Amino acid sequence: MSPRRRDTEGTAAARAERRAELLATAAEVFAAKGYAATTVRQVADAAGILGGSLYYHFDSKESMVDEILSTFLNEMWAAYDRVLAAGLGARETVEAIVVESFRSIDRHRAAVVVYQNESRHLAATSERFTYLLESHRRFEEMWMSLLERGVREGAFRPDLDLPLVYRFVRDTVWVAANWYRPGGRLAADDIAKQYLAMVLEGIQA
Amino acid sequence: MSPRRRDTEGTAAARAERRAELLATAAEVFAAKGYAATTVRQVADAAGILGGSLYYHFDSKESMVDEILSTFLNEMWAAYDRVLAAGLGARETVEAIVVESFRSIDRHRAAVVVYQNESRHLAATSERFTYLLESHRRFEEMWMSLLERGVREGAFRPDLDLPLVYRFVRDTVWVAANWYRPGGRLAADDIAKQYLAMVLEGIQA
DNA sequence: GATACTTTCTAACAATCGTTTGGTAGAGTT
DNA sequence: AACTCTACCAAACGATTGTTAGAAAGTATC
Repeated sequence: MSPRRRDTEGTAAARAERRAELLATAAEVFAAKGYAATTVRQVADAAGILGGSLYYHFDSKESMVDEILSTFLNEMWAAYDRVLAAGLGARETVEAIVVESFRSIDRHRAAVVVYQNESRHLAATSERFTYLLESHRRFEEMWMSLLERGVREGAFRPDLDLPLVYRFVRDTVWVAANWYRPGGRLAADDIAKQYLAMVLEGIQA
Repeated sequence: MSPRRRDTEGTAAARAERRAELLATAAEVFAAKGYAATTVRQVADAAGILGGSLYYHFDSKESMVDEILSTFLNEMWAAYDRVLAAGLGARETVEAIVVESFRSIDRHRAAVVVYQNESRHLAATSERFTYLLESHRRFEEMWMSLLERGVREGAFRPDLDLPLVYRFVRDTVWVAANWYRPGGRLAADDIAKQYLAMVLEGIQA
């Protein structure tokens, strides 16, 4: 590892870190005001620099959301895949997936909000966001086969409409990102526990 | 009722009808592409007229969303108030509120989507949208007292975190607007029934 | 202390936005 | 047939948008 090599690595790492910083603040602003309603000058303001300076780090406003969303989705699916590969029963898998989802919200709150609010519009306006639809498709596939397996294993009620249950579970897990604040009254794992109690056992006495 | 009077009433009614038509198409476009990302020219296109022509009917783009959202909220709260005034038990009231919510989604799908996606941003940018926060407050008040009463009456489990249950129920009812299509496989009342079965009894066998 | 490189600023750009103005086609009234 | 009113069109407006180019400040290297 030559000095020269370490230099380029050092500056490359510093540059990546700065990118991550800027993306984090961009995600916060996008989540708070909406992607389309947010100007690059507002993002730059929040980061303490001027609008044009963002273009030293990023190609465009679009590539900022792109990186925000793809980073989040990659990490989330990595966690999901670990759970799915563990070979658990359907019910245990559902529990683990829900826990991982709330941990994802805990780590990427702003990105989740942006994903929820903007992914549909983004996928409709540009080819570069088709991976959002692909992720959506994987989501449906995962949940549907999980629910079907759960019914076969006798873990879930057989009298419910599964596509409806799927949408119900999928949506309710992620909307929590809209009110969740890290460091609040309840930790992510506590919320997951309560959420699972509601979905699995219901709220009636 | 003089002829003169009937004339003005006739043209006033025709004007109101045209407004309603335009607001319906505007709501669809806002729901599909997001309010901020939608241009008034796109709304006008969908209505078959030119951008500037919208300003014969409306003061501004802002007043269009305003009218879309306030119309929806007024009708929804009227339905809610009828239920709340019926003097039912907590569980029966919850069931009736959920049914009314899905009927609201059935009638005002686009408006509900806009309300869900944009109300937070709108309330933050202009004083005229403070009624959205007020509605939000009423929502929380209604659900929390309903849930507390349900626990006292022995209808709901006492071991759950009620603020969490509130957010859970509130969100899950409305997110359905994102995928629901009138005239689809399931009618609004069927969805309400299945939804109540999930929330009250849970999905486990 | 000169040099090279990184990061930000300054200042503008073309495009697009919501909105306004003045005109016009057409239906209804007299 | 002249007039009025309604609903729209045609064309532009200033402001703001995302984006770019070149200069300048800051930092590290020798």
